[in-house]
Formats: sequence, C-alpha cells, structure tokens
Amino acid sequence: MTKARTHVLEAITQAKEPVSARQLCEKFQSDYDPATVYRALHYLEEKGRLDSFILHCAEHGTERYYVLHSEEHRHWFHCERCHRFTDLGLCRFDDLVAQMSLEKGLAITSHTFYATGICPECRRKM
Amino acid sequence: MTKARTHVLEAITQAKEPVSARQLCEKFQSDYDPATVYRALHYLEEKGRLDSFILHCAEHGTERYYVLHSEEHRHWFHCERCHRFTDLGLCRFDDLVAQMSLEKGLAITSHTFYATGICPECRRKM
DNA sequence: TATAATTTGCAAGTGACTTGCAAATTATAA
DNA sequence: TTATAATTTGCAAGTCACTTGCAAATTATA
Ligand SMILES: [Mn+2]
Ligand SMILES: [Mn+2]
Ligand SMILES: [Zn+2]
Ligand SMILES: [Zn+2]
Repeated sequence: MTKARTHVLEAITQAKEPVSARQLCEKFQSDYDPATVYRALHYLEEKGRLDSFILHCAEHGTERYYVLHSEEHRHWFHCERCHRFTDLGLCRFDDLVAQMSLEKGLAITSHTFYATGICPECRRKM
Repeated sequence: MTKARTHVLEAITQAKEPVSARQLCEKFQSDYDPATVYRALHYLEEKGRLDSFILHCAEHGTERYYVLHSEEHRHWFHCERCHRFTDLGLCRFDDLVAQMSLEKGLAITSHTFYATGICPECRRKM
C-alpha cells in the first residue's frame, strides 16, 4: 500500500458514509493529483477493500460514491438538502428480487437501490 | 409540439422500454442535432410526458433513460449482455420504503431501484 | 547497490451532456 | 395577409467527471 492509497482508504474509513471521488479529490488536492485519487479508488475496489455505487443528485450531478467493503449488502438514503447519507441497514429486498427474477426468468446478479428526500436534521431546520 | 419533439416522443412510445438519449441521438442523427434531441427530452419531461432515470452499465457507461410518463411507478431490469430492459412491473417496495423512512425519521420523496443480470434470451444463447 | 516493476503528476483526451448565439420557425398582432 | 414578436434549432464551444499516455519519481527485488 502506497501513501496515496493508504490516505484514501483512511478517509473513507473515517467518513462512515459513502464519499464521492470528487470529495476525495478536494480533500487531497494539495497532496495528490485527481488522477492518483481515481487510480487509488480503482485499486482499492479491485482489491476488495471498497464498494461503490453511482448516485445522481440534482445539485452535484452524477458521481460515484465509495464505502468500505462489507460482505453484507446495504442501502443508503441521500439527503437532497445537506447531501449526507443515512444508512438504511442491510438489504431487505432479497425476497422481492428473487420473486421478480422468478416471474420473468431473469438471472439477476445485482440490484441498485437508494432513497432520496430530506433527513431529520434538515427537516428540523426548515 | 414541434416536429423534433413529436418525433422524439414517437420513438419513445414505440420503444416500449427505456431508451437512452444517446440511442435517440443516433436514431435521429441525420434529422436533428444532438442538442435538439436533448432539449426535446428536457421539454417533454418538464411537460410531464416522459419519466427518466440514470443507469450505469459497464459497457455503455452512465446514461439517462427515458420512458413514457405513467402515474404508477415501475422498475426495470437491465440485461448486461443485450442491454435491453425487462419490465419488473409496478413498484412493490412501498411498504419496505415506508418502514425504513419511519425507522430513521426520513422524509423519503423518491427511490431508485433497478436490477441487472442476464435476460432469458441471452441466457439461452450462452 | 544495481536493476526491474510500479506508481505518480501533468497534460491531453473522452463521453455525455449543456449553453451562447445567430439563423430559421412558429405564433400573435395588425 | 403581412409585420412583428417569441420560440426553437444548428453549430460550435464549454463543462464535468472521469481516463489515459508518458516520462519522472518511488518502491520492490535481485
Ligand atoms: Mn447530493
Ligand atoms: Mn447497457
Ligand atoms: Zn440533510
Ligand atoms: Zn439480454
């Protein structure tokens, strides 16, 4: 593990919620080139240390977000006001997904789910 | 409705599955400029005639897909082999989403779900 | 320590849109 | 119908989130 990769992994570990590549590039802009940050993310995901997903939000556009890898598949809520994530816990869609798969004869290998809206903190401030 | 907008809407109507902006640009490349196609899509979605979502597939990257607007919210399966969509029917996640929302005190205003894998036709050809 | 393999920074390239602007269409008024 | 105003279009350039080529800098192995 090089310094850049170690620092990127540490930042994601500390965040405890999905972090976008752009956020990491900003955080490390005085230390590492964006290309290095992107390459570190690819390396860490390839090595199984990170998971990622793509999310679109009106304000920030379409970006890939990274979390520490976990064996258990989780889903997230994204607040459109403060842009923080709330952990929705382990996936509860397996039965429904299996059912859909069966109904249509599909070999479903993965699914993407996320919810958006306003988090409790932001709602209080409205 | 201008000619361009009418043609874009017709193409999506005939497709009966989500169509990407890129596919439409290709289809109309001899008739309309990509900027016109994109503007027609924005116009039609703004007027409530179309719905759209963003999906990432390894082969085609991240693109926005368009379907005719429907009051009932549906979800789709995307085949990673032939890149066609299968309708998974009306959303069955409302109860689970309401439960998550309640548990965390979130005001969930929308959710995104899609499944990927191999469709029956492609599986047969393997 | 010499040498080979890997990683990094920088600059340029990509792909999916988005935007400024002037010309072409279309709509409304006279 | 014709003058005038509003909207839409094509084209070129711009933006944004990455991605890639390449030579210099690090790091690993002999
Ligand atoms: Mn956001
Ligand atoms: Mn695809
Ligand atoms: Zn919030
Ligand atoms: Zn298929």
